[in-house]
Amino acid sequence: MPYTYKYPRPSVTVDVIIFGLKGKDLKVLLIQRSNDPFKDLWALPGGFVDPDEELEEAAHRELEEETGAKGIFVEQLYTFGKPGRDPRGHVISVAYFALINLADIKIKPASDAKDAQWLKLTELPKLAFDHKEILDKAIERLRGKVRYQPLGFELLPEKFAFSQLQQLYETVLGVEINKRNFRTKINKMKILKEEGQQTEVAHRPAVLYSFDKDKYEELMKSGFNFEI
Amino acid sequence: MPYTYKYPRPSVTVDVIIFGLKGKDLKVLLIQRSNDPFKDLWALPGGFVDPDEELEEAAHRELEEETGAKGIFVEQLYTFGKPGRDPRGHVISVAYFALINLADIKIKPASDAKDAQWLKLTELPKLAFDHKEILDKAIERLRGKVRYQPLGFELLPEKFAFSQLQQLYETVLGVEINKRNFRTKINKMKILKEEGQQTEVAHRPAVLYSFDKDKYEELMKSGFNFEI
DNA sequence: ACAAAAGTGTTGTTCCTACACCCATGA
DNA sequence: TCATGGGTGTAGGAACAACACTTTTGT
Repeated sequence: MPYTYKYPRPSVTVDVIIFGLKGKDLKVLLIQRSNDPFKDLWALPGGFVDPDEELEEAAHRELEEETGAKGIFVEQLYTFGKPGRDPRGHVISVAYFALINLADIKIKPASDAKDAQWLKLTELPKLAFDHKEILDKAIERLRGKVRYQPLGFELLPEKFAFSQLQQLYETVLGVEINKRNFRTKINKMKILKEEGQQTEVAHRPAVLYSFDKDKYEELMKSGFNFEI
Repeated sequence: MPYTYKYPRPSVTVDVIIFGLKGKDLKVLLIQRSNDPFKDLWALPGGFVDPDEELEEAAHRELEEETGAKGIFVEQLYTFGKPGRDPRGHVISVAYFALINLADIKIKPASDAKDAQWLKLTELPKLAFDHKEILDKAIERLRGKVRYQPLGFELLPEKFAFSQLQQLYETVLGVEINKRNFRTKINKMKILKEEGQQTEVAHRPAVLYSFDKDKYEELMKSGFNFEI
């Protein structure tokens, strides 16, 4: 059943950059293509936008297909539409990036993807289409935003130690941070809730914290500025 | 001559939010619609993306149609695709925002627009479609970015006085800024070139400056951070 | 001389940075 | 008691904020 229009239309797809933190490594979920074009190369999860589907909904749909996870943080990244970016025709792709907590959530292997894997950002293979460019933009956006908005907590488990939070920023920003000054800065913001202590560790147990979203939003109303 | 596809496709349009600074007022270029839907309401300039046209190129095309100006700063803002945002069907709009210098450039009245006008952001009429939402997002982006990237200069004439620069930030951010501290901060960045003086003003003539883009890019390479 | 806007000196406070040190736990 | 990572004290300097003051022009 064909669809006919008076003027030509491009196809519209959604691609999702899914970031996860594993120890000291930032990883991204990629899928090895089983068909041409770009057969065997790695690509971002994505697909066509359904008729009358919201774009963000499409992003959530792709995310859930690949990871089984719901309620994940996603944010629109950028829309790519350069002619020739897809050899099959004029394809416009709205890219979203997602931040997922690999510790708490079980990632199911996707049903329809032959080979989906978490790959380190520092050890990336060749990517299909313009997906390298898209991924680079996502990394740039993550680096830029993580300092001014409390995005980082999305990558951490519900309860985390100060050192984990610091490690996260060091990984994402690619810099070393002074422990003392980092704690002082975060503490002054008063956006963390104490959540008990670590147990069974071979050193002084760390106090665990969670991000206090209500308090953060309260502070935002009165001109507070998150900044690392 | 109809175009036929195997699966349904949304239409893709580009809308442009064109900001200009006039004295102490931030203005936006809007067009009064002459046809349904939303006849007589004001709307952002925009139109369909041509086959195999780059998105940013489409934005520049719309911008030039309405203002006659070339080489203007544009940046992709966000892509809007909520079902129902256009009563005529599934229309996905990629929004761009542009910053234009109203002092230097002659804005020609658009040929195809019945009524294009620069309207103050503080005195906006009802807008067509979801254009209010799009405009709000553009303002938010402008406010957020102007502090961390040297966007503001795009709104000023080539040569400007310190007080104009300060006025710009006061207008965009909606705050008062201390003259002394503002000067000190900007001067420390060393990103301005002296360009002579005002003449024929009934007070001490201000030194004129231009934004030194080369120097700025030089500084950026060595970890410099623009911040107001 | 006066109005008007340009431009400067200075001071108290807050924040940033760097470095050294102490603490609690399991092995 | 030792290794390991958690957590704190503090001091010097840079950046911020506030306010009063001087300078240069046209009328």
